[in-house]
Amino acid sequence: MFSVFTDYLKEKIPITDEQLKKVEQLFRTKKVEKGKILLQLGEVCQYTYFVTNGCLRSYVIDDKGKEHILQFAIENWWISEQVSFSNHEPAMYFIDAVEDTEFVQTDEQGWNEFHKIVPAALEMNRKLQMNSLRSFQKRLVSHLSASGEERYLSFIKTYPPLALRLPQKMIASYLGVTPESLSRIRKELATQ
Amino acid sequence: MFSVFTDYLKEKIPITDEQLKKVEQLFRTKKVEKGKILLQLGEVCQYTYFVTNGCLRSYVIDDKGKEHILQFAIENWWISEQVSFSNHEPAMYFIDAVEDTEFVQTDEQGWNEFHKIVPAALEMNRKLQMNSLRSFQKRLVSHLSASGEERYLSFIKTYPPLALRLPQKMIASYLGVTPESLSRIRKELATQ
DNA sequence: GATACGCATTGATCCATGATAAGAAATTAC
DNA sequence: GTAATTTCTTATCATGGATCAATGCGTATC
Repeated sequence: MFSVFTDYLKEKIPITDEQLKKVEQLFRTKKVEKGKILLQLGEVCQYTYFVTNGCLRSYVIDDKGKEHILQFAIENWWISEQVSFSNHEPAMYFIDAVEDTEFVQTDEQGWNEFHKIVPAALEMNRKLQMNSLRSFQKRLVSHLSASGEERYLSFIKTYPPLALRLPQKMIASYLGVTPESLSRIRKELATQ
Repeated sequence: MFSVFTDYLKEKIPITDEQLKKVEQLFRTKKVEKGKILLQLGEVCQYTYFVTNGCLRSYVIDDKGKEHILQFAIENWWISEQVSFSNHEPAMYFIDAVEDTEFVQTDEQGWNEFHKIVPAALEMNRKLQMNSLRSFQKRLVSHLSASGEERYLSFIKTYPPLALRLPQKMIASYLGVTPESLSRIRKELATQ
């Protein structure tokens, strides 16, 4: 599955075979079972993950014990607790495996090496950060302005692959509605 | 009011008088009246703003014509449409003046010069970006897990200066409740 | 194949918040 | 200082979504 990663890099940044070879040294392949927790709340996040197969997610647990999902990451997506990783401070959320998952990971030193070997990676990183910021902004706005049904429609339109493979209760958690509500929303939409 | 900015810099990063003198050249002082729009939806955001007096905000207008506030910036706060600024793409939101406001601004070239003159500014920038990301994440989570009342309490606790000087309808817009609801929430809290 | 567990559905009920409208209070403009 | 706007409050009613509870369905376990 490592090729998923190298293919990704080749697509995203100009990179020579020689550079690629060096970069490969910096990333470690890992395989985890569904349910495996990669980052605990309060730990300092040491790694950035790139999923090559399967699905990871980040989530919080609120005072009332409820889970709220912040991000999903399927094949070709990055996931991390960026602020914890970058500031070396305790993580605000968990990261775990929604499915059996294969991914590559690197730590801060790896990232820095990566940037040294391929300067264009800095630019890629910048873009990834902006994407992440934008996506949180958009999600916030959707909560300020749209109903559960509208958010669901927008979700399946934006992430068809996720809509297909994720259990509904996880989609509900991501959307900020109860599983019961999502079930009703879907029923409504189906009968129209 | 320029001294507000230079004082900020001196506090945040190690900087010599000489460096400061050069950096000052890169930032332009501006003064705008309440209501003045600094960034229009769809424009590419050219500047990053640092407020020295007054208050700016960023906001979106949804399909139904309602405003939703993303950020406020009072004295010593930065504000910009970071994604538009960084990616040179059309802005997703507006920026305008909530009060008569004085600020300093710089464009991308200015930022780059700034980083060249004071390398520590890069680190400051990184931190600012992480703060911004974290704040959007926290706000999203608050919408996933908390009631209007809880969000209000958290707001006045986190930003007392904002709670004091902003019109309630703006706080309501930021919190994602109607002004009527916020009025009720406040009444409830007062009688307890 | 029987059992059990997690997930999705459905129904009944409740509640926080939205929508609307109208009046009070405060601010701004002339 | 008065009129005109804007903001805030209050009241009533409507509703989306939460909660609670029960049932069905599918799939993993032994």
